[in-house]
Amino acid sequence: MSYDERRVDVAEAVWRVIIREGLGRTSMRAIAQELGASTGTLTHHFRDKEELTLFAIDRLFKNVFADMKASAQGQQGIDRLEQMIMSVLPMSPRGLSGWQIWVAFLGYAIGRDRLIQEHQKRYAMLRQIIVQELVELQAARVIRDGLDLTLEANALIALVDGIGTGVVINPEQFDPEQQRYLVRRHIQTLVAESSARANKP
Amino acid sequence: MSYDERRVDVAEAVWRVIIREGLGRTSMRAIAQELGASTGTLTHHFRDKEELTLFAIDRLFKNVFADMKASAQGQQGIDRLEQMIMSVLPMSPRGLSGWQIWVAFLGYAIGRDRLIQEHQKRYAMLRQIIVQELVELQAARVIRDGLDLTLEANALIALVDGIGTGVVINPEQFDPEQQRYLVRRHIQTLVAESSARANKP
DNA sequence: ATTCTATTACAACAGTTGTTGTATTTTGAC
DNA sequence: GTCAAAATACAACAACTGTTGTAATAGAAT
Repeated sequence: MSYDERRVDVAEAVWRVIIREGLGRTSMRAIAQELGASTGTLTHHFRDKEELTLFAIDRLFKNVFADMKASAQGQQGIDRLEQMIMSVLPMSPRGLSGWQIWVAFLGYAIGRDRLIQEHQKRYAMLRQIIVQELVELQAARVIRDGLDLTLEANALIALVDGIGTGVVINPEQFDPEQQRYLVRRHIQTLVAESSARANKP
Repeated sequence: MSYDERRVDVAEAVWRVIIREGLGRTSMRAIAQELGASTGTLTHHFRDKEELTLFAIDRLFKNVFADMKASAQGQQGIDRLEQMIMSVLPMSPRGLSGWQIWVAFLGYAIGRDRLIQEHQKRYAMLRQIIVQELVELQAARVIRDGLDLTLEANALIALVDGIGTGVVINPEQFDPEQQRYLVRRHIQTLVAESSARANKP
């Protein structure tokens, strides 16, 4: 197993410990135990705990981007945007795990300017991706003119964040059908009048 | 100063430390220093750190309920629901602080079943309040029939949570006008056809 | 003024934390 | 098989944690 692969193993061990024990109790020893190794393995692959933590959250986010990209493949129009949004929603147990880790990191970043800045960068990337999708939908006359696309991208991200945190607090709060319904309804708000009826035959 | 008032002082010191240092670095000694007292004061008013922490988050939530109730006073119809929702949004620096603490606590609860259950109870209360509002609006034929009011209450909470987390990550992401716009647009989705146009003259 | 109680201060405790340094083991190329 | 390098284990460290117990102080009631 290569150096980089081992780092990924460590990151995934971090995720599991966070979900089971919480970030506050995610110590070097706990991570090592979860990995089935010693702390020496951790310090050999990461300079310190901060680097390890940053890597773990970065991996999680890269997975999100990869999922979004994969779910967009071959899709077009409104469906494409819908699929991308829904790919990051907590519809499966695996999706829930990701959100638990995400919420834990977000709370952990409060009071730590360095981590908040990292989150800002990641949300900026996310926003940029969605704005790009909205621009193309607007050019294709699928969604209305006169929309503030940056605001609309932020609103979509907020919708996703809201559903995500809701499910973290109570996993049965939104079932997959309801999540899909809310996303569709929100996106429908943006659709141009002319094509609005064409989309619900 | 009475016993209970002192407990509130302690809770507010906890809030300040959380915002400045993060929940992970909110130790008994840090809280005492922020309060301008010693740890003895803390242990005298609270059995242990858990009770202290629970009290601090409970106070925060009671404030939220009080703000919602106050903002509903004298209001009726759609405006009443709008005001209640907007009263919990991070429109002011004080509102932002509350959301920072809230997000910190939420992340801290991951992996701690006890705290997650507390959050579930609080969200259940919030949902109940909003469902009640929706029931009355529906009875008054202001919002459509055939709506799943529990789902709609959860959706409104999700909207608020999404905006809140967004502002925590980037305080300039949603200015007050945009927050109001998004809330109004969401609520407008629920309004009955007959009164939809009556509301935008 | 005295006495009793509530409040506060402070030191000491056992436990846990991240980090470091030193061994030991494993791996891979020749 | 040899040997150098990478990977791992483990103990020791200083710093910090929540909690406890004891002593000092302040306030109020009589």
